Amino acid sequence: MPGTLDPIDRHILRVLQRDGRISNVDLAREVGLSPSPCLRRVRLLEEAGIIDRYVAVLDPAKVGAGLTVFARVWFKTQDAEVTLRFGEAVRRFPEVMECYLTTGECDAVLRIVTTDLHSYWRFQADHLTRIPSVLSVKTDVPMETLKRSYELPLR
Amino acid sequence: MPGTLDPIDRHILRVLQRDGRISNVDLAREVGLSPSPCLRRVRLLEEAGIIDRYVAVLDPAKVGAGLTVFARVWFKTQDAEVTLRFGEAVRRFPEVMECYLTTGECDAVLRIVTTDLHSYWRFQADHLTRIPSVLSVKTDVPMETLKRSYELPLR
DNA sequence: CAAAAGTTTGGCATATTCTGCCATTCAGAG
DNA sequence: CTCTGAATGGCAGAATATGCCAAACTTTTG
Repeated sequence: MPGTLDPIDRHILRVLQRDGRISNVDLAREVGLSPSPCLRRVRLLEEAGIIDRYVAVLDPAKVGAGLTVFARVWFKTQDAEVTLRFGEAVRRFPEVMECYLTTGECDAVLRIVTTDLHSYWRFQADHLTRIPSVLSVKTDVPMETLKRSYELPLR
Repeated sequence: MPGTLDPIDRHILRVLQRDGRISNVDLAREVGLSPSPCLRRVRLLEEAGIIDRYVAVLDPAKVGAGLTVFARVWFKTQDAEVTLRFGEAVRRFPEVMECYLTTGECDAVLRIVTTDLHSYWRFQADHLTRIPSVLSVKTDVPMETLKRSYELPLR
């Protein structure tokens, strides 16, 4: 029903991806509309689920979540039962920010956030490797962040 | 300066990580304060950089960014010059959402967002592998998303 | 080409929220 | 117990959001 996004919609989305708390008045000025139709478009984008939600982005280092690591996981078996239980387990761990099942070299990729290497090691030893489905884990530890973006590219 | 976060600050951060556009009146009610001191705390958290920014989270599938892939990159050499140029290059690509230098098996890990496998393949062939520093790339393609969170764990 | 239907826009009135100020309350030190 | 500093709650004015309606625009239809 909301066929495609016109240039104004994309402009709105671009702005809101950079500043999710901009006032509707300023947003309207920025995209070249008056406040009324601008707010209406935002509401439609929300109702269509194109805008999923608004969130505050915290500085990881300042809230004790300074270390991001990527873990690649191999399962003992690949049946539905195993992956289902694995999914339930990782959803319970707040340290696991993202988790994907892959078809490549390994079975799952996780992005995990902790305070430091020691607390990551504890998480891996005490929780991650104790999930019954898990055969082994390989960890890539970033030394430096070259880029971290929250803006999806809009064609 | 802002020694530590007290329980009310953490409560505020937890709520704002779930709903970055909640009105200050509702936020105050939720954390058990009146609007005035609540707004004051939020402003202090912003000024301290603990709240970095507010963003709208879009549904990737609905804006033509439905495929997330992880790419592991090996460099030809590991000197500072090479990594610097690599960083500049990836920052220019909007498809690259995150990029970290690693000390493990590979030299860099990237999270890349595109429309579909075909457009990813084109991105890798036309852009990623053409960065002079890049020796080789291995890609893990997720089949399914088990978890995607935007809330950092707050101890 | 013209007329009609539907959609989008802009402006206005009202309700809600934000913002800054001040007196009061609370916690801790002397 | 008293003093001091910080945090809180309430209030008034300013800014913003919200809903409604007429006008302008776009698209379809005759």
